[in-house]
Amino acid sequence: MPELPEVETIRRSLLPLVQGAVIDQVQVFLEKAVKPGPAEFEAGLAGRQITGIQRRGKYLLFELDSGQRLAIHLRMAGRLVWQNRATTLAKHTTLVMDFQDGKSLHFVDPRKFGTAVLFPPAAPPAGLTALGLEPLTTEKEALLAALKEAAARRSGPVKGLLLDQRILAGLGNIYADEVLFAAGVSPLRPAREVTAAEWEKIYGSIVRILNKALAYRGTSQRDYVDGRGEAGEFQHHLKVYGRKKELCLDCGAPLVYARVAGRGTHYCPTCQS
DNA sequence: GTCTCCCTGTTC
DNA sequence: GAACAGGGAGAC
Repeated sequence: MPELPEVETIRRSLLPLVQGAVIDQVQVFLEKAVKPGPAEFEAGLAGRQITGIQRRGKYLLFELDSGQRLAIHLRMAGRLVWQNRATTLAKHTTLVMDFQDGKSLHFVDPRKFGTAVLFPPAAPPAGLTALGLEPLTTEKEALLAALKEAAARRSGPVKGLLLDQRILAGLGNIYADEVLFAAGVSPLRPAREVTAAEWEKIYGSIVRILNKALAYRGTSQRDYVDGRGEAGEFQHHLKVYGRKKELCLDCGAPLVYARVAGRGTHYCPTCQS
């Protein structure tokens, strides 16, 4: 599941490959994955040069010389595969961009949840404009203030707040669990009951864990690989996520697995309160 | 603000 | 052969 560290690693790996490349032709194999419709989508990309790639939350933003942008969201299982132009397609290929230099970028997405939206600068898609703050580039005080303000008007568990992209952009299920463990805060705790001192710890854990995950080039728990097909290594450093039925690495107590904020959630009932 | 659903490969 | 995995759009 690509979250901020994975999407950023993909961005960094793809940027030197696609920057300056000119799109020759585009083929859409899953209509619902693209906006606008396939004809307009293909026409808007053909002949265009990719001038850069930005990231916002879990979105990759490909910048085109036409001024338009292509927002790609990989959702759970989407992969972007850079390869030589091919006549045969991998199973579940939803979109292919062929470049003039004989290379191709394939969007392979078994769950078919991923999306690619071509849009003019003046009309970004709703999901993008609604995004909250970037955890790694927002000043500490501004980020803490946004978290506390959101918490004050939320009755649900703190985990739900950390997953809410409208407040903080980029955390998903893996890193929300890891952050809360590192901060010693239970995912079940009502957001509005989290203390100022705990928000400090949560903030510190967000920054530290995301930076560490970036250094290890993401978590390859299931499908994730970067734009070159290389796996990350942060899965070896997870303390609670995916460790259902195992023991806490800090205190030895059995970890708990429960459904919180609609997501499978791992935590230590002893270390987190 | 919270719940449901979209999907299919993997796990139980 | 059923349950599970989950980000975000849309429904309540």
